Amino acid sequence: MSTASIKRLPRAVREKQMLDAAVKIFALRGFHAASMDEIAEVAGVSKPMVYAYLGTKDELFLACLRREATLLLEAVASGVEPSARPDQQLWNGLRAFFGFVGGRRDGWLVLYRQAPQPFAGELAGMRSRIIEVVTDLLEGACAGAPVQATPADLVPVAHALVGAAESLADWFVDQPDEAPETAATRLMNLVWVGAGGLLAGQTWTKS
Amino acid sequence: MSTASIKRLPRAVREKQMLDAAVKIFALRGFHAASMDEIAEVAGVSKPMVYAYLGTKDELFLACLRREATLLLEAVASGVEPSARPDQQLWNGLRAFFGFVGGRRDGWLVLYRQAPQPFAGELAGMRSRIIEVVTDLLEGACAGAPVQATPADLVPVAHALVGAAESLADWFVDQPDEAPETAATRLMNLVWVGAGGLLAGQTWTKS
Amino acid sequence: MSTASIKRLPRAVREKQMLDAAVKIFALRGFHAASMDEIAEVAGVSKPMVYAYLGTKDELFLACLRREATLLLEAVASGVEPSARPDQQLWNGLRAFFGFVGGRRDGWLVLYRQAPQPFAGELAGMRSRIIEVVTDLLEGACAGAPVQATPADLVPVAHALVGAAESLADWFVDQPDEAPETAATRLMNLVWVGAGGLLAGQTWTKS
Amino acid sequence: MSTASIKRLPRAVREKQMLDAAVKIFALRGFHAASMDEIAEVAGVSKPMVYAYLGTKDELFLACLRREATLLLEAVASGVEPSARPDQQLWNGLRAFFGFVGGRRDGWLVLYRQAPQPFAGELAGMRSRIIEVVTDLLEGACAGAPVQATPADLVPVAHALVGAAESLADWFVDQPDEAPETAATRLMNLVWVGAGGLLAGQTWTKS
DNA sequence: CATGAATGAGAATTCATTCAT
DNA sequence: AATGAATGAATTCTCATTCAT
Repeated sequence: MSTASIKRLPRAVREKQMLDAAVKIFALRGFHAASMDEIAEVAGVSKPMVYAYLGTKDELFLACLRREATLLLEAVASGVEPSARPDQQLWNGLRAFFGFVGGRRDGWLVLYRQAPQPFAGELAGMRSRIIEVVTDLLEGACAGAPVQATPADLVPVAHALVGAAESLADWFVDQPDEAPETAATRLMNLVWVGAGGLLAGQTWTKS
Repeated sequence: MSTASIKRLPRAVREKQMLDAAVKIFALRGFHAASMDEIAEVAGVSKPMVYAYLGTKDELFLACLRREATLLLEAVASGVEPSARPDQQLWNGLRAFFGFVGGRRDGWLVLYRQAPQPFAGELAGMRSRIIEVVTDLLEGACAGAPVQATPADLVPVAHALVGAAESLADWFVDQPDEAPETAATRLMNLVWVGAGGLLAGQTWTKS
Repeated sequence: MSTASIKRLPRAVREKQMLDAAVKIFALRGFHAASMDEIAEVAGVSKPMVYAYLGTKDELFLACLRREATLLLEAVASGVEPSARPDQQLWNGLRAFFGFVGGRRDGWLVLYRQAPQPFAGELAGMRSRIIEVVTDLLEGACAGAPVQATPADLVPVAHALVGAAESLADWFVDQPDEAPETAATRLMNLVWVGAGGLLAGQTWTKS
Repeated sequence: MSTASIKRLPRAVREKQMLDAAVKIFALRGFHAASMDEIAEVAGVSKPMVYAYLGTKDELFLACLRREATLLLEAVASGVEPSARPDQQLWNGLRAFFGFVGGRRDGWLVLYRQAPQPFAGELAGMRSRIIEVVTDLLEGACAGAPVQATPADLVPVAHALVGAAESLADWFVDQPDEAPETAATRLMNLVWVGAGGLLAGQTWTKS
């Protein structure tokens, strides 16, 4: 009777339980297939509580999206120490990124796989915040290099980079034995040794 | 009465109309939000016809997935001429890929954005066929190089590469003045100049 | 088996069945307490048919409102023969009105008692069409009279008159033995002769 | 701490706050659309207080109904001075009635527009108390008159009269420049002199 | 006295899917 | 071959009502 089924918890605690349950179920089933009934059940509450505390299904999903996106962004941004070498910073960011994906699998799935169309706008905004961080980082890297790159040229590079990371994360998520550091290093081998060549002034041309 | 409203078409034609309509609507709305009613309406047939010809909603979606995946695979594979240099082949493949994404937007969306969880297995299979093509290509490139890369190490590279291409495709889709060739070249600059360095035996290490 | 439970009826027939059932249930329970389930059941159809044919609960209620209001207006308007004496015309209208209330009890209840706030606007519009008819009639009556009445003064009179009729109808609806003609005559005695005249011994008679 | 947020008020005060809030919300939204939550909020108390003091939603609505009906009845009854002429008494009652409708709009709406079916019985009782007052008045008026009217015949007259007043009140409520006295006089002209008399040039005046 | 926390029960609405013609 | 008619089964969302503190 002591802790079996605790009742009358303060609001903040219950809200966290619900968000956790929602992220779990949304990750497992996808937005549409997830039912508010199941989320409530997993959270250990009745449905009306979910509605009372977190609003409609859409609002609940948005809340999940925002919580996970914020955590991801913070993780990645924490890797950026302006004093470090650009490649170091990028590697730090990637390590943090793969760390998040590995340690918070459900959150990553909700962000990357389960959001249906109507949330595309919201997601695009979050994605563009990350792309900005990467673009800034690239710009910084160009500062002391012999290459002439305008931001307009760096944006697609950042897009490709982020996409490569996301896709590798998608693979990574199913590799139980791969460490975040290893995944980060794999990606650095692809994109930085390449980038290093670019910084030295090389380019590839068709013929 | 002759051409007013066309009826009694041969089966193959009707099926194509339905698949086209389905791809369009699935791309527009996503799997769940797409309704069989709307698909039938856009196809210009009654709902029972859709069921008679292509089965349930799931089967219909699978049929869309398969048709588009086949077309994409054929496009990409057509770029692979064993006689050409590896980088040439990759560029060819990328060009074909961006060409597909630009010219067959709906198919691309159905393949990469709209499939819900239950189709993950099927999609993974299709994706892995593309990854295989790319892995083979990379393997060929390693053949005469001083680097020791096992297929197990190339698979994640292929993942990253495809992801980078997808993400760049997302950006590309909103750039009216960008040619597929230019996009392909951008990506080559990122991944090949890097890859070239790898083939020369360089690696990036943390410190 | 011949007519027990007929199925696959043409749309028009089913729509009428549904409207009839809806009017009956709305009259019996009021808008909110009426459930789409019960309406469908009474109509002998499944709920989705009701939605397919007549839309949401609001739209269904509006459809009821409009059908009954149109019937009522037609009934009342049919009593107005411009060639008759004004009091005769008024009596005709009242007789038709009480006839409708008595013969179509449910329709009257839906119009007069069961519409909740959100339909107030619609109802006010219908009511004002009747008030217009009455105002016109009064205006016609003033034509050859020694009285100077502006339309602005007739409108409140029409309001009062219609209210009196509605209220008497409310009483009438529960009097099984009262004929529409008698009710119409009662009201004529009040509004045409006036309480003062009645007390002085006057009465109004049909011819 | 002294006056910041008032708490622990005596029961009578709290009950009045709640009834006031309830009348306001019921008038604004109608019985069903009104929520106990909103009523409690407007009353400045928590929901359990409402339940503790005034019972369920139905009981609360009944309490509103009774309070407002009593006030209305008192207002109307105050106009009846047995010593005055019948028409004077009627005019007094009408003036009081229009005064109530104008000055206590919410109470009027709750009584006459927002009660759903289940309260019909209760309302009929209240209405019949007013009808009784009017019937008595009419009966008194018949006393010294040459007319033979049984109460059974006066009841429908009273119904019609009250309905006319209600309907005129509906119109009156939207006429900012109309005084209760004027509205009462308008109605007297219709019901005391009668349309026939009016057309013949007669009018009713206060004394 | 007073309330934040919690829920049972029910209502509207939507679809994929299938007959009967 | 083709379709209008019809429905079973879910799912989201709301509210009056009551404990436990």
